[in-house]
Amino acid sequence: MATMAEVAARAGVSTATVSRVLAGKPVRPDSAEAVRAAATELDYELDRTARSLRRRYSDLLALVVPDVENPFFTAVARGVEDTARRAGLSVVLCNSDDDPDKERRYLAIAASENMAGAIVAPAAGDLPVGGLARKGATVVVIDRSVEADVDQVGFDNVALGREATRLLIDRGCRRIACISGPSGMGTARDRELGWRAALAEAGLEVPPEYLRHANFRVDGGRRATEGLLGVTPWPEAVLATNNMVGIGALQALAASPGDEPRPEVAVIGDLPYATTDVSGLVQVPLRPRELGVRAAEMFLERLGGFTGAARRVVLDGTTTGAEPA
Amino acid sequence: MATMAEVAARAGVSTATVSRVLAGKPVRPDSAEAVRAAATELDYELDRTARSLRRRYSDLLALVVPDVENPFFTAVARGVEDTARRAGLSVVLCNSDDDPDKERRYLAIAASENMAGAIVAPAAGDLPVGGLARKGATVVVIDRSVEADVDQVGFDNVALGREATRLLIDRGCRRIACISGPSGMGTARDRELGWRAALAEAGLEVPPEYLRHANFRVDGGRRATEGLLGVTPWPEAVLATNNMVGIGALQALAASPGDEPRPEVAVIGDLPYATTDVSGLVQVPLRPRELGVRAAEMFLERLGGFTGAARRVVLDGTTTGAEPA
DNA sequence: TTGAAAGCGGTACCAC
DNA sequence: GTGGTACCGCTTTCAA
Repeated sequence: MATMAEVAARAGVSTATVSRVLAGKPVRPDSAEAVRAAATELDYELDRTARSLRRRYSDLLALVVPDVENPFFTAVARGVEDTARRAGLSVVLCNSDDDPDKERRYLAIAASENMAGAIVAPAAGDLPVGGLARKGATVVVIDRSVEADVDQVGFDNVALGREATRLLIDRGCRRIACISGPSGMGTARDRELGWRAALAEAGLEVPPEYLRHANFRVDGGRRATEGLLGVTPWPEAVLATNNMVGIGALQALAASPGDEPRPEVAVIGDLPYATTDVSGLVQVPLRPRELGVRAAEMFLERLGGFTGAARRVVLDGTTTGAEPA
Repeated sequence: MATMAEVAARAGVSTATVSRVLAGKPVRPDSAEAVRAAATELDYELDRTARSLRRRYSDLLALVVPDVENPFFTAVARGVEDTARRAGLSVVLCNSDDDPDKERRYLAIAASENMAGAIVAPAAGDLPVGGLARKGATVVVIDRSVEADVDQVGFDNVALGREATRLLIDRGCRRIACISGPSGMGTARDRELGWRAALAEAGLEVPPEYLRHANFRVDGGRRATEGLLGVTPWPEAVLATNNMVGIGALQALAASPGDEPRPEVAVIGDLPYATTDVSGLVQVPLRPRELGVRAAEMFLERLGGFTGAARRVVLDGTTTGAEPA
């Protein structure tokens, strides 16, 4: 690989000038032309490693998600990527597996690689952004919220849970079960609170066995649903508090024998890969791509110099905290 | 952030010694201890940018896939990631969107970032690995094959198409349609060839309208299936040549009105997010995770110094070319 | 075993 | 507008 010095020599200018040309800074047209020609002839390719070392940051943005296999997060990734690309940033997608250690490792790497920053859907409540913070890198938290003083974008999960439950009630369901997520996961807890609230508002009561905690994956939803089918009286409806759990619930129902009336299913989230017509389901879609876009925009604003207080954006809802400059 | 020089000063040694300690090279125990202590106290974190500049390669591996939203490729990513991590490599997941330009861009970045190399599911027939090759970086091609002289891992797509079709024939289907991929995509063409071969072997003939070309996404499969439902006589079975197309086909059938006998569906690939019981479908599973694992292993072998001829590995099948050292 | 020092390939400041 | 050059933080000879 040719180096900048070689390009400079060939073009009869200094490396400083080459650097300027590449950066689009003012340079006499003829030397700019000479540089470009030399670069082409030599097949020159800038070494980003050297650049990041000197500049103290690279054009890489780490996106850390708890599960790359969840279509929700791949859709988020699309949104982030499309937005970041326009600003010349490339996205490094990292899978934390909901494991705080892995998450910490990836964030440490992001810091160590001098990445521009990270967009993180945190695995645990506390976010180990120490390294990034020390380097002054940008951090945006998505989906789940944290205490830390950083920009955050997410949903109003209580409202989501309440809305889904209300829709079920509107359909005439009264015995409504809820499959929540792991205890300790804020989004799950909030959606569950919304469910409780909607039940309370409608004056409905349900047995405690109607609340199940599942991991937020397909198998969790399946097992929880199987469990619910064993409860007497059967629930008339099941609220799946995320997409994967919803898939599991539908699979469990599809596999369960008999012609008894089956519970209705409501899903918070989208089912892009459903193999049935899901238009009959109660669904509360989430727009994950928009989540990614919004997060990336906030990220870019920070990169562009915005220094206001940490913002909390609730998608399809209110924004609290400082507005973008 | 503390630098290595600061750690060295605090430990009363030179940066060379600090570097050695961090690399696990032989150093007197007491100075090693001093270095570790100083590093901890200062919260020292190695700067990988500087390291890669000096070493001429980083611990990053680019995985370039045509569609991150396809569960097939996220499963591949899992396999790659799990395997690479054990060797201390982090995986940068890049979405080429089946666009050769994007692909080229990502590969150029990988080269420019001095990444260890790339594992690529190529968008087009020719693979623009120029930069990586020049730098001596490792390249492994997966899923689709290319002319280039690089390690490759994939499936025997003709066999897959043939097997799926045979299974349909065994079920008594005779009029079997095929939804293939974009013309020009080798994997699609081969699976389609397998379909033809199986039909021929069984002495079956089908009208030309039974072959459809779709993009390899859900909407493509849906539209193609809708088209097939308009053909007289209706096909008794539809072979979906990839997972997304299979989902689309199932969606189209689920949405189509009427009680007419519906075509059977065979799918090459897996349907992890199906919302129905798919055990009744004809399925030819693909083990994408294994594909990723195998590719990463080959990658690591090269990194470890293996210099034999380019290998072509066919999963669940034969291996041609040199064996790993 | 260890330290001094020369880079790796850019960027950016400073003087012209 | 341009060139000289110090420097980013680490790795790796080379000598001691």
